[in-house]
Amino acid sequence: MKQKITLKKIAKEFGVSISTVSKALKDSHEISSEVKEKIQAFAKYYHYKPNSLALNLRNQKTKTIGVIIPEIVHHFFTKVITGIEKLANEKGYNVMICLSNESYEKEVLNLDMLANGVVDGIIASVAKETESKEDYRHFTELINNGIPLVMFDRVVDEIECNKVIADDKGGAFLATEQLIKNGCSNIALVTTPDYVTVGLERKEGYLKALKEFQIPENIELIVTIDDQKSIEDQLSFLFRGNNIPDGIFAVNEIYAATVMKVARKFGYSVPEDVEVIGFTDGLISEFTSPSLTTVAQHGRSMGQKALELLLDEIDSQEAHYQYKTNLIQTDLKIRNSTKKVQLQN
Amino acid sequence: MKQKITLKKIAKEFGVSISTVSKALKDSHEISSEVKEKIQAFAKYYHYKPNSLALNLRNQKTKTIGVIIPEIVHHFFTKVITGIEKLANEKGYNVMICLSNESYEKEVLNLDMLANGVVDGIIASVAKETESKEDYRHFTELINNGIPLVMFDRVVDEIECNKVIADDKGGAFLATEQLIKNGCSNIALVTTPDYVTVGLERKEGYLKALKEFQIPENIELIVTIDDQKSIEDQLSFLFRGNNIPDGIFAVNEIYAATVMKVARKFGYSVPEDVEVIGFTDGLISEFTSPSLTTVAQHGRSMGQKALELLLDEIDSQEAHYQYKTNLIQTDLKIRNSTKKVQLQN
DNA sequence: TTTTCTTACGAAAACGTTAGAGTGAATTTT
DNA sequence: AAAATTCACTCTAACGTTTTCGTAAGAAAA
Repeated sequence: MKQKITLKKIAKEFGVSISTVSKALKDSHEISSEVKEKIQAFAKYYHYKPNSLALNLRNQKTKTIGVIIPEIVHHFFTKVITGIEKLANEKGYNVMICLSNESYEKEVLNLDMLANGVVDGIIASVAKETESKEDYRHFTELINNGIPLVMFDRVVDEIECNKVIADDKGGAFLATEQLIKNGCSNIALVTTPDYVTVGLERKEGYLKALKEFQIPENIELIVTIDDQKSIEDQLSFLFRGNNIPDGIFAVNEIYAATVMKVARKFGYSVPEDVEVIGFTDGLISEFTSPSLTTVAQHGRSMGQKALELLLDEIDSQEAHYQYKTNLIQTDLKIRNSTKKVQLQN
Repeated sequence: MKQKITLKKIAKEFGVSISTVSKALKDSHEISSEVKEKIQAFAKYYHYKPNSLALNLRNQKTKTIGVIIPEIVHHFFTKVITGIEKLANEKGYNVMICLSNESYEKEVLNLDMLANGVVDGIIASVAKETESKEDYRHFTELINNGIPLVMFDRVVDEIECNKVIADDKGGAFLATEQLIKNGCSNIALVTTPDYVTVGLERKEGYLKALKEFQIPENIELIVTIDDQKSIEDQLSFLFRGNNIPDGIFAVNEIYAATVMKVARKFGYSVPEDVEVIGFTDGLISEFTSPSLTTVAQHGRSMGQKALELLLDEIDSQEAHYQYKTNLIQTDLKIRNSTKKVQLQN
């Protein structure tokens, strides 16, 4: 194993001081060109690179940013990461990814670890468990410690920091509106428990659309999925009564894809009998049959924007930095789970 | 912004030396219990945590491992990461993820960056571009610098290091064999260019099965996909001639899902007219219709095994460490894109 | 009483780097 | 010739921690 080359070793080699070497490599005018040249040549030959750990310690920064996400096996989050990573690389930052696995405890642990000087700032989307516990002290403490934080997608109102969210309500409205304009009047919603903020937002968008088009809301058409149990079973009852929905809006891809599966099982065809719209950036939508009309979330843009805000805060010298909340537009990606109706606008 | 609390500050508070504080917090017997108690109480109250950067520098290790993957928007890789991350957390390691985006240059950059003391070891899957260039000097240099490296999935034979690979050939054999036993005799292969090692392995498994069952191989049934062009277009010709395949084995999920889409477009139904098997751990397979029979790769196990090997090497003191190559078994996950034939074994 | 041994702490080096302050010698200015 | 300036370096502190070594004071042993 080749020993790492350091300033000290180079200094010894030439019988000069460490600072001379350091300055020579920085092309300082304090050093004679003769000495500079030989030192630089030597350093180049041995691939000298300043030790990052030493620089981190000295500069009190790591040029690394931490990302905490609930799940990585999730297309939306990987899209966000792609956005973060790309910009980070351009700006010379590394990305450290931590998974909370939707667990409060692990989120706290991750935050704790990252806060300890490992990263210059953090981008996070909060775990479902944390949302249900409503305990956000770990985030507050982070901010008190002066570590820049940007929340994305699943954000919490009580925390003051930069935020990036998708226009969940708007997207849900768009989807529901589309179903209505396509002629649906008995529109079901498949959603998450209310503590999942994005689910709640999307439900509100759905309700808003119903109201605007004067369709009475019907509790029986709102299915709240418990992820612990079989999704298919929970969806079955939608197709059992004598009031089968003609349109279904699902707040994520899995729910939407599953709903189509169940509909087919009950002998209904999509989109002829039931139209379905999902909410996602996911891959599945393209490959279901029929392919799934969805509300696109633009995960990459979210990631990129989140990092922009973070770097903005990191670089900011202002005593009273003004936090921003950035809304990423969502829009409909029409595929084949909805009818191709000529809309007269 | 609350100032970070350090040993120095605690020392000042009590008018003792830094070393006393350090020792007190470590419960050293050299310090009187009286002093220890008050220092510990104080430290606890102010949430003292040793600064990671300083520890990194002093210990010459970071308790962080780097992972370089070609793509994160890819279910297989996220599974691997999940496996790595879980074990890493148990062992007190952090995970730093870098994306090469299949680019040689970015892979070199990432490696360079990680090599500089940022991580204690690296787990990598090589970029397609690197595979096609066959230039692996950046990996060699890494090893020369004494940084433990584990390659997974897309590994390179020339590099001596720990490796974890899926039994690609075996899995492909299994898939092809299944098709044959189901009665297919005109079996197509949809694969990547040969420089993608895993693609090549899978092709070999396919060929081996054909040979073993004495089915002549037919060049016309082997489609090599160029990812730059439309996948659908490249697959169309399979269904145009008068020699339509009755079985198709695709080396990944997207190809398999697309093949089904194209088959349907040409009026063939799966699995009645054509049976299809993919190779993946992906999510899509469950939601296509019919759902896709696949060769499961066990990404999580790969990730976990890769980290095990890495930690093994990191912890190893031996001058001549013996590298291992670990083969992760693959197996068939039968869904509905293949016929349910009663096999008489 | 002198020597040895504990006890309880402090000093210093080390990890690798940077940057400001210092220094002796040569050169220029007055 | 004395004073000031420039040159080309070196020294030192600092980032925060750990750990080995040193040492003063008091206790125990001789």
